[in-house]
Amino acid sequence: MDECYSEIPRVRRGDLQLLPEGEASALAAYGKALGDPIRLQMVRLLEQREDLCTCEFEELLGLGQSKVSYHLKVLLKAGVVERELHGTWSHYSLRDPRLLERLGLLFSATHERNEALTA
Amino acid sequence: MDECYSEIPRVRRGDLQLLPEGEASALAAYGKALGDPIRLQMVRLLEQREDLCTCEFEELLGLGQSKVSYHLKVLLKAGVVERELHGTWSHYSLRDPRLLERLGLLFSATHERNEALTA
DNA sequence: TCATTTAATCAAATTTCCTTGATCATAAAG
DNA sequence: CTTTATGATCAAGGAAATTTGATTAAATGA
Repeated sequence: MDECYSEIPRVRRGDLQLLPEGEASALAAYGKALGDPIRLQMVRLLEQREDLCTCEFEELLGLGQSKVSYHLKVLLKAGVVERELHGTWSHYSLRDPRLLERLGLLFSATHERNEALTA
Repeated sequence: MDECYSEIPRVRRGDLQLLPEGEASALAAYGKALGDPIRLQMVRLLEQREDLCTCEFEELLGLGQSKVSYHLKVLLKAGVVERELHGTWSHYSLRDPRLLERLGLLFSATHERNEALTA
């Protein structure tokens, strides 16, 4: 009495397409960089200023210098932010000023429907 | 001789807005779920079928049952997929069928510019 | 030159995530 | 009832990410 799914598995290896290996890991690296609350807050702050330096993140987030440097480096390596050096200061800015907006869309495209269902 | 940035820090704690705590961690969980190549491949596969069951992922990705279950659970908890039970089978489907498309946009909005610069 | 500021890096400790093989639970079929 | 199939969960180990405090390097200013 399995009306719909009598032929399981319905697919075999190779029947469906996969992401090219390089694309999968590049996307994953990007997702990982955005998968942390501290780094998302950094992005949120950068939305509101042209750029911010390390010590300003320390002040705004109430975090130690070493931790801030660590997370900025993660964002930098993932290509989320870029860095400009001014004397002893490092100034960070967003590569895509609309990043968080787009990420929010991604998220709510999934979760709005959810709320509609549970409401 | 610091022409532009003579007043550092230019901001104080509270001057700029942060994401609400809950929003930051929900978004982070979402990003984290997408920050893994295996899970991205699962999403890629689900783009091509209405739904897939655990053993089909095993077949299509060449992975063991326990590993597949683990990653599906991560996707489920993050709200990326939903699950329907049919007898002894679990069928998983995407909550947002355009997820990967949107994620690609997010990614390339940052990196296209990059390529343009380095080209 | 010497002291100070900014911030990157390092090493160690911790925590979180992922993998693996085994076990458990449930549903279907004989 | 017993057997088989699907798949969730558990526990242990390993790997990777994060935190913390200390050190280092470079630029500035007295």
